[in-house]
Amino acid sequence: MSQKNDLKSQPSRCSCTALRKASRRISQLYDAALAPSGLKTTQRAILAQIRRSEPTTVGRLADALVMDAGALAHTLKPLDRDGLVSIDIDRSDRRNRLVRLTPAGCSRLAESDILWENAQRSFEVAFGRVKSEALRAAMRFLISGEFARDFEKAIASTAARNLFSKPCALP
Amino acid sequence: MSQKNDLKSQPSRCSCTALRKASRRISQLYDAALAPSGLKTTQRAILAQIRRSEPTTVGRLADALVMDAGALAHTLKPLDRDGLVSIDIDRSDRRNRLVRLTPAGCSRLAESDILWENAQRSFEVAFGRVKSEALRAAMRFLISGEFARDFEKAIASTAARNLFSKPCALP
DNA sequence: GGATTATACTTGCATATGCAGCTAATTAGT
DNA sequence: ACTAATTAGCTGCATATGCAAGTATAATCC
Repeated sequence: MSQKNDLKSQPSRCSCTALRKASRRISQLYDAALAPSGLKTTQRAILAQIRRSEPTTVGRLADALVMDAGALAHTLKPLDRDGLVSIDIDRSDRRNRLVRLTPAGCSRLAESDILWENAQRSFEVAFGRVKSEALRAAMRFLISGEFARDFEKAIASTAARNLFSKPCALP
Repeated sequence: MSQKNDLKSQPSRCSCTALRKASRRISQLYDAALAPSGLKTTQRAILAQIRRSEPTTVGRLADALVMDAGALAHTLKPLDRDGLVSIDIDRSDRRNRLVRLTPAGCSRLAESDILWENAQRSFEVAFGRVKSEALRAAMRFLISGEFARDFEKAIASTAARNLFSKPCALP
């Protein structure tokens, strides 16, 4: 057996890739659980966030969902087309769009609530209640500004040492 | 202050949504770090997995990356177009495709290695070395068959109690 | 040995997501 | 009041992803 082979069989150690893999898998499981409602996890997440902050704007929604505003604009289209959300110009500041659940969106979301609770409870059964809460806390930290700042700071300090990135403007 | 408002301001408690949000944010951070190499995290993940298992097939690659084989076929196209990977029919079983890194793909990946290491190290600085390892272990468990089985079992036992899903065939 | 079944992929269609460039609308500066 | 800078969104383009249907190849089973 070659040493080469040993090295090659090592699994990925990338934190980002690990998160993405888990995200894909768990999304599949939740999507399957939500299927009877006709909503996918992504769509339910948006509708649920609107319900929590209604009426809200595209920008605030994007922040809350940790996604790009442009991306959200795209993702809102199917929901708008299907009559689950309404998007209207804010008269007090015509730059804003007021996003709301329509009655149909509200009831569709309500239908999905029970299915979501089943999925969520199943997650906690399979992963452990305490560990689940710890996981969500960890995710909250990862999306916090504090983490992003610390990460960027660490990146920058390395970049200064290496010769990559933009040439340093300081003496 | 209304009770309604208190309820509405509660943040999402969905484990899946939490994972997706973190996945988006961390991907952005890693993507920015990898930008000089011209690779995104998703692409680097694929190339790195090929390097670890070369030569491999679409199916095995999809399994390792926890993604749908069809999705992977799509995602491989830009990499193939850009000459970073080669996809050839396996002569011993013409159903298979042998996926390999081209010399260009190999060196591009090697270039990105240093950038990835910076990002990865920065992640561990910002999140903590021990916690980072624990996080990856948690992700490994979430994508394991054991978790999926337990999750499905819990879903099924609830479905039986509720009147949703297919009608129960048992007395 | 030919029909049946199982595998391994590919494709088409739809949503998800990010980024950069563009427009509209408001605010700040003078 | 007019212009500059800012803010909020949208659109086009590209990749990411999943699922279902279709195709090709192998393996099985009379």
